[in-house]
Amino acid sequence: MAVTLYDVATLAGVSIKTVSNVVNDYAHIRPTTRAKVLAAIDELGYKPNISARSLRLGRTGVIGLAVPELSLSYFAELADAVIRAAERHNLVVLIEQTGGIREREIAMLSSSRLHFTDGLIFSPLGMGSDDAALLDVSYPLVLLGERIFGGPADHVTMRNVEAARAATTHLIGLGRRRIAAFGAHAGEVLGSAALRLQGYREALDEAGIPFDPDLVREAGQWHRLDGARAMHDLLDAGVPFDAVFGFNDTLALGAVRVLQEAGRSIPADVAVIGFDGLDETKYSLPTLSTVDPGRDELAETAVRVLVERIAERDGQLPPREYLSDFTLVERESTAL
Amino acid sequence: MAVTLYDVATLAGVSIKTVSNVVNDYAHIRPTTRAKVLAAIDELGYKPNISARSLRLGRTGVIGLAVPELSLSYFAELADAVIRAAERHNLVVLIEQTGGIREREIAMLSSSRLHFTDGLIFSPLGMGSDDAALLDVSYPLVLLGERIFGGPADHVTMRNVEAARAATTHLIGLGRRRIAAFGAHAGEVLGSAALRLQGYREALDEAGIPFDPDLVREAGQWHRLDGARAMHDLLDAGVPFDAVFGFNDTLALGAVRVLQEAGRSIPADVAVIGFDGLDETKYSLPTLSTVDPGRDELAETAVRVLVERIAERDGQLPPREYLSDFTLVERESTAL
DNA sequence: GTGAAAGCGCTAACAA
DNA sequence: TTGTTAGCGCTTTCAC
Repeated sequence: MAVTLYDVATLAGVSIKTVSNVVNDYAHIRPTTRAKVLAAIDELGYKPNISARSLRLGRTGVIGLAVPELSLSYFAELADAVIRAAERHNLVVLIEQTGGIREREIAMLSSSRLHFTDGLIFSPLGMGSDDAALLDVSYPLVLLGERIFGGPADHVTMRNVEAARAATTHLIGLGRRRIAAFGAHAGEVLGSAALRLQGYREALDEAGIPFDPDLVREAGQWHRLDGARAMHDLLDAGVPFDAVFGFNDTLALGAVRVLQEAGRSIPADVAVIGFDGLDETKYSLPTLSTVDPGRDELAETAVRVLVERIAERDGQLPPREYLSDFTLVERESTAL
Repeated sequence: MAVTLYDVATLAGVSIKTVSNVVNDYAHIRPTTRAKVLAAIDELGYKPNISARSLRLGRTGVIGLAVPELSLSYFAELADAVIRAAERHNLVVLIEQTGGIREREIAMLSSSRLHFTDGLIFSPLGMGSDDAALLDVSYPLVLLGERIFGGPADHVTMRNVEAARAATTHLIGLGRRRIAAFGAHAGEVLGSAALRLQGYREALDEAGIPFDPDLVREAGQWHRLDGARAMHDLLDAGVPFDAVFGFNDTLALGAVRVLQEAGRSIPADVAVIGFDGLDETKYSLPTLSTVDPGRDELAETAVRVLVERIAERDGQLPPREYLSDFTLVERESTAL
């Protein structure tokens, strides 16, 4: 099965070095030689053995991507974007799922399953700031989407606070004053939930609207079911409200479903906005306003930063943080 | 950076063969020797170099998965299932996206990007029966989800015809007689669209309901937008109908949205059923009845078959076909 | 039960 | 411009 450089070299009547040069587009080769070699490659159906090349080069051209679950739309769309970005850099992507479970995330960081990738893009969910030390790994690592301050790795993340403030301000601009926030995590300080909550509060403060803790609903998982549950709780509690800010789109869509069942009209009775810019928000009924965190830019930046880290020979540049721009997308769920 | 077998061997005072034996769980090693070696491995933080091992073994422990797009929920959930199944076999998964575009699919089959995977699980969309010859590749290949008869590769697919028949029969059981079918592909003979249409017709025949071509609507892409568009067309055409069978869930959900906008009640006026068993169907309003094609079983089978093909040394077993079982999931959209 | 040594296919000094 | 050759780190016969 194995057609090697030697076979090609023999057939073409040159040395393996020459074949290698042709394969790797080395500059100084006589056109006739190149043609001969290419013909031989074609005839034999030669394909370079990547393992051998990797062994020699110390690089594989494969990067890892670790996300909680591909069946969550956000991460599926993120993976999509990362794969496209990697393609532009001639890299392929190996995907691992952590389930968002802290223990699995930690295990993955030192697992040998990813050990032959050149680097890792990691979207942690279960790990917290206390685990920052565990991110000090010996291979290139870029954190995506979460912000663990003081960690030893590069971060590529979004303007959570500003974007959440913009979303809330948008609702306030509609004349809403009783804005519920779905998806808070009690006690969290630095995760997306905390940052989005902070943005929400800043917007309220700015508008001089008092903060009402009854309007803030926790949701550990940010799945659709959690949004539905939070809305049930809110309705049951009898807390008056005229708008909902879901800390992600899925929560918001879960809330929308329950609102509709309860006979509340969207946006007339309750305006709803989500966060993430999921494709699905374009097609829901009503279409869902959301904050698009610039997923493609995020992915492209993550890959680029990782490539830089891979290229840099153990140069200990301090970890950097990158922020992508966001866009407020206004749709039916917040139409005037 | 590189801690090698030699380093470990030196520290442990043994030969590299012994270290290799320990790493690979070779049977006959004196416990004291093993302990010494393990201690050395631990102290040095030794990790086997996968490239070297692959070069030696001719296998990498990586399989490829090629799907149209991860941002389509069906393929995201499929990828999820494949990754889990691969994990059980100690394999990691490298994912490529083809966009469902025939040319890209064909290019991928001979691309060197996947050339260091041990095998490929391929979910084609753009390629047709005419391209079957192109599937005769020199590496282990398993086709997933599409059925290209007479092709030279193993297939793992679902009972499209039977499942579509069951879905349609379910609607008929509700007393519906004017059942629209969404997602047909004109001229197709062997793809999912053709098979599901066949199941639909068989169910009608069985029930003695005449087939009305006006009720069959084409949709090239099976996205939500296509389902919405098909429903708009159907309504505009003024064709009476009391049920819809979407050839996938996304089409059905797109149709649901338009029906709701048009003020038709589901399921009272129009019963709707989809196909794929997407997670999302549990949370839509109304929840969507669907056919669950046994995704986990499909994925597990695909990985198992691929593993068998990889293990088999160029033994030319004839290509086989595997079918997974399906389940009819009854939800609000077809409740009596 | 353990060691010595060959070689998997490739790239890159170094030579010519 | 092209050829020779030494490894990259590992597994695996074959001795001992």
